[in-house]
Amino acid sequence: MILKLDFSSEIPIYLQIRNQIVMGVADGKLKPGEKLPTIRALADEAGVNTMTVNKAYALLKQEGVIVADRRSGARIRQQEQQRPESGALSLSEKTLADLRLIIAEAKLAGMGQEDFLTLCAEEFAKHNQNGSDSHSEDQLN
Amino acid sequence: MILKLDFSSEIPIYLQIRNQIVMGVADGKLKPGEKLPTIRALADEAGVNTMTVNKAYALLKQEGVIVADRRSGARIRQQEQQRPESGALSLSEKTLADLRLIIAEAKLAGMGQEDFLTLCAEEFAKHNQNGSDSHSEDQLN
Amino acid sequence: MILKLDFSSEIPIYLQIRNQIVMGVADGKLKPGEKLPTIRALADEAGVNTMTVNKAYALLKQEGVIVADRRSGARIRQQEQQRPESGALSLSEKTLADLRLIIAEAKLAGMGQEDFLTLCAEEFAKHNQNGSDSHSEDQLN
Amino acid sequence: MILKLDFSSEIPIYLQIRNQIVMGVADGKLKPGEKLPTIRALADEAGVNTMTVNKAYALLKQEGVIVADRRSGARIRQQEQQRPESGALSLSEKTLADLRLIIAEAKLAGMGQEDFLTLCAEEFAKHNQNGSDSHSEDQLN
DNA sequence: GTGGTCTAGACCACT
DNA sequence: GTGGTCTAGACCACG
Repeated sequence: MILKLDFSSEIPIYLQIRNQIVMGVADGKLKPGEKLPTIRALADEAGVNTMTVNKAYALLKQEGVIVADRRSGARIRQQEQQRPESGALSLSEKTLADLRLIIAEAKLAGMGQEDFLTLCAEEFAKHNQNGSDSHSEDQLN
Repeated sequence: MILKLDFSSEIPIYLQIRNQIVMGVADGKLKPGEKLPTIRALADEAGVNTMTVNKAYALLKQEGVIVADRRSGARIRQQEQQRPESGALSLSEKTLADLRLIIAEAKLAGMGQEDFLTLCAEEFAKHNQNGSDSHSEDQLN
Repeated sequence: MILKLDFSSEIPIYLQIRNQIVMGVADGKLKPGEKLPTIRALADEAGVNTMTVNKAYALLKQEGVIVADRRSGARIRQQEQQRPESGALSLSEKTLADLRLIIAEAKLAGMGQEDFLTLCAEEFAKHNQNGSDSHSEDQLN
Repeated sequence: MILKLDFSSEIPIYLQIRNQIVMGVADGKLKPGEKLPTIRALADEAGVNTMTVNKAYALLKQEGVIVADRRSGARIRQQEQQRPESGALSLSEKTLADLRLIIAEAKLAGMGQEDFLTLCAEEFAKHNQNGSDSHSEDQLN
């Protein structure tokens, strides 16, 4: 789990941490049940305050992405116990609003629907294969 | 030009204004060359301070979405004088990062690539027809 | 005398007019004694208010670039009756400050002294020859 | 960081602040990575409102001259992360236009190309030495 | 009347 | 304590 933080970004650090963990899970770099570093370890490694990491973990817990394991820090939530609020295959209202804004920006940049869908397909597929590291045939397991 | 502002949102008001104008242009509700309300008028209508609208307009101007006509108020930029920084058919690095995050959220919500592309296509097409004139195609339904 | 005005520029229109006349004189496109269009004619041609052109002419008069000819509108000042305030070969304090700022910008852009002087020489020489239109040998007259 | 502001100048205060910081960086008085005073501190010291300093800092940030470190205050940008928009060794279109106007003014003031280049060289070199350390070469005179 | 600028004071999220 | 945001007033240059 290597975090790349931009301290001059407009995005709060705790959100950057949260976002990168979310993307790590989506890309398969972080697998269900996998143990996350402790708050202090991650804070030290990233050079930020423990409060900041704490905030990111709390947010992820509230969103149902991770679970606090009591004995051994936090873990990525197992698939079966999916996120509670997501009834079935839909994005949150906020995420949908974000998507609409991105589509608007794409239109202003001169992109047509074809262009945009191609871009989305590329980005969606980009990190689908690399679940582990060296041997990328996990989908056969 | 009717703005819907959420004063309790985490998104700054000036950004909400900016976003809605961007989406208005993308949807064709605001046409190139069309005159925007004056800062004061919009501020009054929306119940916010002129400085807030001022900031939104300044941002849009900097992004090349609108131009300040100096003699009258602000206008939507004509397409011939396109946005300077956007070379051609690509999203800004920030927008692309936002898109990647949304894709990650979609994956966590259990959406597959098909689901996501369908959603994107729907949203992209949603406001494509209206904007050509005052009487849209909806009345045919 | 064809003016190119940018109504969305941050520079006031009257200043744009003044600047272009100054550059016209410096480039030799406007010669000493040459008659300038009337305020109304220039205003009509440029599509601006007569007040605006009036302001530009007043500024140029005050700076000693043009003289009001009483009978026939304004004319470019003759060389012998040079600008009063410029004692000898120096820029105004304001212009010097502008130059210093430009030099600072050039340094930030990574230019060295050689680069900058080369650029200045190019720009200085650029419009030196074309005093009239077709026959560029005027310096022999 | 001592600012000299002219409150009766036509140049907005926030621009005066921005310009002096740009010139400070160019002259080496402000070094890459150096911490700038906080918005409040600078506002107090200069006797202006925090919003005014805020605007200057926002402009400098947008131009890539400084970065907001999020944890501490603002810092002069390191050279490795150079200004994004400036490809290499060229001035912005606006700065170039300013330079052309200055050259025109110089010609009207009776300066030849030699005179002007000499002046530019002097101004360019003026602050080149100091900035390497606290004790400059002047003490050798 | 327009946008641009500024002030004095305030609140909030982030660290 | 930091920057970011917002308000309610105000003045000014410009056209």
